[in-house]
Amino acid sequence: MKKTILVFGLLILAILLLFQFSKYTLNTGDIRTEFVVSIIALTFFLIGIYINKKSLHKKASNLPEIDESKIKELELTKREYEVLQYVSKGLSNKEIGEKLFLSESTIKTHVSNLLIKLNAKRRTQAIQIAKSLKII
Amino acid sequence: MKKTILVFGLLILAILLLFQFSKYTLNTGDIRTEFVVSIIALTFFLIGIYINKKSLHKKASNLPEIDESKIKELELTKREYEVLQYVSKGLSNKEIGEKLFLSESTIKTHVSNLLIKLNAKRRTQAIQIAKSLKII
DNA sequence: ACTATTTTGGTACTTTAGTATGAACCCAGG
DNA sequence: CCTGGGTTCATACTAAAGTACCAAAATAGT
Repeated sequence: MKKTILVFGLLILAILLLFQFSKYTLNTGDIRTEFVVSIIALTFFLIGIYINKKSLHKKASNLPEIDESKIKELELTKREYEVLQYVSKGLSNKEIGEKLFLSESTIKTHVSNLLIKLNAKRRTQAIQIAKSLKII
Repeated sequence: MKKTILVFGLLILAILLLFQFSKYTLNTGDIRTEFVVSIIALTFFLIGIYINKKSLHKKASNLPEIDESKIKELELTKREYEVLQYVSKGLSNKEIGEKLFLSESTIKTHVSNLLIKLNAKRRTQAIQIAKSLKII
């Protein structure tokens, strides 16, 4: 936010200076018209590229975003979602249990509930569904 | 390719016309300097945005691209890669067999070889690895 | 404090996944 | 022609995943 204001402030300042510069040089006539026009053109060309790059950069990073609302919609609990994340990383029930300091039985319970809520038959299908719902 | 040439051709033409326009109006003095400078600035500003959008659009669509070279590098055969794709969609060995009109045994063989080549212990891990390698 | 949900974990069972091994077939390249 | 890689399939086995059912803690909401 602060950065944006600073950038635009400098931009406006640059534009005003350019106006004055063009006015002065064109009136005195000591520099060729083409040269002045070229500088103006180049400056705004670069400004256009810069502005556009900033705005598109945000869109690009927005693409792999998780949809929190869908998680609540599916009524996934914290633990279930946590387990889902490990499942999607390719861990076995045993390995997940070790990571979370839980027994394999507990993980099985969570995965089972997970599959029902995601309407999946297998954990691989759960991964696919979760990804299409943008919750992982 | 043809489009690019056309666009740049028109661009150069526009620039030349603008040069002539600015020269003429500034010399005759019937239009104010600020106005001419503004038109030039705006034009190149828009050109900058346009060029940038085109080039960034390609990059954005390039992101979800499959890396054919990695598939050969891993020495995955056609069938194995085909099976891998179905695995990543969440199908069971039986279901994949039905899709490809093969027995479950055959799919098991392919999956086993797949896991070795991808250095994975489970099919879920294979999915994760394949995605990180951008081959699915 | 009481209740509903979550979290945890167990047993017993079925199903699916994965390994090991062997074998037959096809097909392109030397 | 024959050899190697790819494909297909089978059997027999082990391991992992998943289901069903139950039950005791822990936690959070009213």
